[in-house]
Amino acid sequence: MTAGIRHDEMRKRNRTMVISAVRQAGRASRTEITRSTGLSHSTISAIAADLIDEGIMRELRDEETAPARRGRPQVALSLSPDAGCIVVLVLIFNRLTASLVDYCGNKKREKTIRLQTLEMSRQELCEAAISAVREIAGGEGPILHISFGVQGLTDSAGREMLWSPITVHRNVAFAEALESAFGVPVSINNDCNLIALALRWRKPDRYRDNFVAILLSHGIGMGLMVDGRMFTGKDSSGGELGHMTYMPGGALCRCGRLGCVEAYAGNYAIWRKATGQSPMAKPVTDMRAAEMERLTAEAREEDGPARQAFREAGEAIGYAIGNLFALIDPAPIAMIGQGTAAFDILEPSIRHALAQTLGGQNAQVISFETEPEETPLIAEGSAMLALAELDRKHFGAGAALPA
Amino acid sequence: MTAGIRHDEMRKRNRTMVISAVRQAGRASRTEITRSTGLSHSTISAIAADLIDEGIMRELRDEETAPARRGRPQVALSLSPDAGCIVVLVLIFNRLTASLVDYCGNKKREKTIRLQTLEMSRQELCEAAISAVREIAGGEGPILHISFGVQGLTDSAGREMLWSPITVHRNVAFAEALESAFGVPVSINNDCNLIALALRWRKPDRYRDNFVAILLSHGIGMGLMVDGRMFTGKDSSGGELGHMTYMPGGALCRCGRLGCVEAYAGNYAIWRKATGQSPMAKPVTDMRAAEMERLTAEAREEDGPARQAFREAGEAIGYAIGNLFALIDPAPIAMIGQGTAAFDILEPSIRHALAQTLGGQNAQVISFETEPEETPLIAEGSAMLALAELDRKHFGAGAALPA
DNA sequence: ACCGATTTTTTCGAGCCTCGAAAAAAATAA
DNA sequence: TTATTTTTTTCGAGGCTCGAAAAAATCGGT
Repeated sequence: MTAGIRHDEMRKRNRTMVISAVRQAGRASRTEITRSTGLSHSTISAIAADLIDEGIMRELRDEETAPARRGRPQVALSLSPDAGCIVVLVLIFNRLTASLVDYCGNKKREKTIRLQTLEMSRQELCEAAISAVREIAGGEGPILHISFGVQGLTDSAGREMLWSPITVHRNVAFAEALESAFGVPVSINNDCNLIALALRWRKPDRYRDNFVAILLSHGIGMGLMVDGRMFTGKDSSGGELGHMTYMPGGALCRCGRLGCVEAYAGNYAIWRKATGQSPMAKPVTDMRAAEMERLTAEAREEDGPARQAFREAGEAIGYAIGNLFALIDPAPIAMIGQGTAAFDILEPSIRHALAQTLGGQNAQVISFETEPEETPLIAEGSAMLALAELDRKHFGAGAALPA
Repeated sequence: MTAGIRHDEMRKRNRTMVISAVRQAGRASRTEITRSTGLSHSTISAIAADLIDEGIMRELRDEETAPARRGRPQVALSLSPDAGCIVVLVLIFNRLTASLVDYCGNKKREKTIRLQTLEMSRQELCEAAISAVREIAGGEGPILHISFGVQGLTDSAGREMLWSPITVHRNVAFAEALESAFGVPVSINNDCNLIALALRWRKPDRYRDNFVAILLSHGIGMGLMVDGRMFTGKDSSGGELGHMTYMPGGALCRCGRLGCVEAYAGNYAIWRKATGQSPMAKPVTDMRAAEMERLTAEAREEDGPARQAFREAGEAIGYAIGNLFALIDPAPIAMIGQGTAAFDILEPSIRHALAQTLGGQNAQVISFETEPEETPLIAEGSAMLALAELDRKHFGAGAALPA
């Protein structure tokens, strides 16, 4: 069973509650925090005083957006941007982006470098990450966390990249390499899971406790929120929607198996089909966006092989979502990435396939939203995850500030 | 965000911790509880004294299984069987079982009645449940909870049976009917989820935080434990593995759709295929066990249509499990129900199909166990769920005992 | 300009809860 | 009978949250 609650833990948790209430609201008065946490005025007052003393929060007395009501005005509290910094890394095919983010979540600097991920050794990959951090963090105050988002499967403990399409190497231990280089906690996460976290942050009304983020790109990825928790596997980041089997014994997938959803709906699969190649033709490792745009235009124009390819892609995606919705219940869906440029062509066949499934019982009420840019979402999700971790572990515990 | 922790909640939670530590161990000394909860000796001593005062726990001084060690012997604590009773109902096709279970989880009485569920009205179903409870609980002390397990989809709040193969009616509000009849909290749950809970209880070494229970019967059901929590949908009991699509546009399923796993692996589907009928033939609503036994024997004997039918069933199940394991990570599997009688015939094709999927990456290490009897498991799971609920809500809160 | 009304925030004492240390209890070993 | 060992209880200390009351800060109206 779970462990009992000790006395000191109560304070820690309530501190964390206060911090995350303020983070969520951006700025909040003590009274508002009282409401959102359910704790008493006195408790909030005491905790807030501590947090301000420790430099974690601060009062925003000056910037008056006074609503000019009757009594004593509320004083807004916000997190101190300079309570600490985090570095966010995003590694995708041939590109590594590093950014420096303050404790409030503001991006202070960003830098992207191009590299040839497929040709790099395990060590070169780690070194690239290390030097990116060194460069972006140069001279800046204390870095408290490094949060790494990668395309591909990660382990559930957030230590390694188990498998990724961007490299031939397996089990690349980024976290260890970065931790021993900087002596700071590092976590590594799957891109789609981070996208989901970012969506939850950006649009909590729509994406709250139950929703699906699907990345349409060279491959097909998914981030899933179930009952307010990121859905991951026991060992890995899990949620490999793209590698569910759509057609047993069907088309050849990048992963080497047959009939995966991705082997019909990934960019390479659409291109393979549209250009009249065999479904068993070896998947290409990368494609330029321009080529997909050309195919999309072609599919919009006439009902030829290109449109047929997108139609098949939509069917595969629709069945995959339907199967997912047989396990959980239907939930809002966000379509992310370059592939959303063709979503108008995909949607009818997605909905058609979805309607054939149990999960599509109410196919018409399932709503899609699209967002073409995935990289900013990955970075945002990565930042919010790291900051939430700081809120809990670092500042929630009542650590004295270094400064 | 979640609410803060108030002071009184701490005690409640720790009381609950103590109760469930004792429930899990069956009997435990204060010292053992100290270890398993992580709380201090003094706290456990105080809480135990309260619980004994309130009649929830008791000391087992007499029954000495003294290990004859040196110092003061530990005194075992156990739950008081007579702290309260619960009634467990299990409703499956044409059969309703009611049992009376004491606070320790011992079954005191049980009664099964046969009925014609398909022909009964909504009200008749509710009345049958009510009179079953009345009969089994007659004269007995205070009933504190009624826990209802049903074949079919339930809502996630545990109030209604949303859909079930045993009746044509939808949204049968059993919980409300029983609550207004007895004035006691009622919860209603899906059979497969309860099976999973029972397995966790019976074999915590194998079935702990991540495992799958698959019911092979007229239809195909699943109970799923992920990360130590029952996996359910947002609105429904979810986890409808049997209605994931195995073959788009394929065989006709009982649910009216095409190509569901169940339309290949349910008893009716195996029988339909083995007897040479069209995959579009209307599924029969029930089959006698003897008929399935005959088919099984036939399939074991020769490689004819019967064996072919089981082979196809295995493929469908294998792909379904593979798709599930693409979302979570591979986990131990329990095969439950009458269909396990043919598991030796099914297993090779299950493993074959599984090996074609991402989730089957390590197909050989995935282990199956079988258990032919589902009804006792449903009842046990139902009882344990209700008792855990009592531990938390009723006795955890520090309620004074009626007696 | 001043006083009362109103709302927010802080202060203060009370009541719980958990903890560690020490004492008490209950058995065995010598 | 006495020392040893282990479990359980007791007791005082320290923390935490809470409610009530006080203090602070602003607005409305005269």
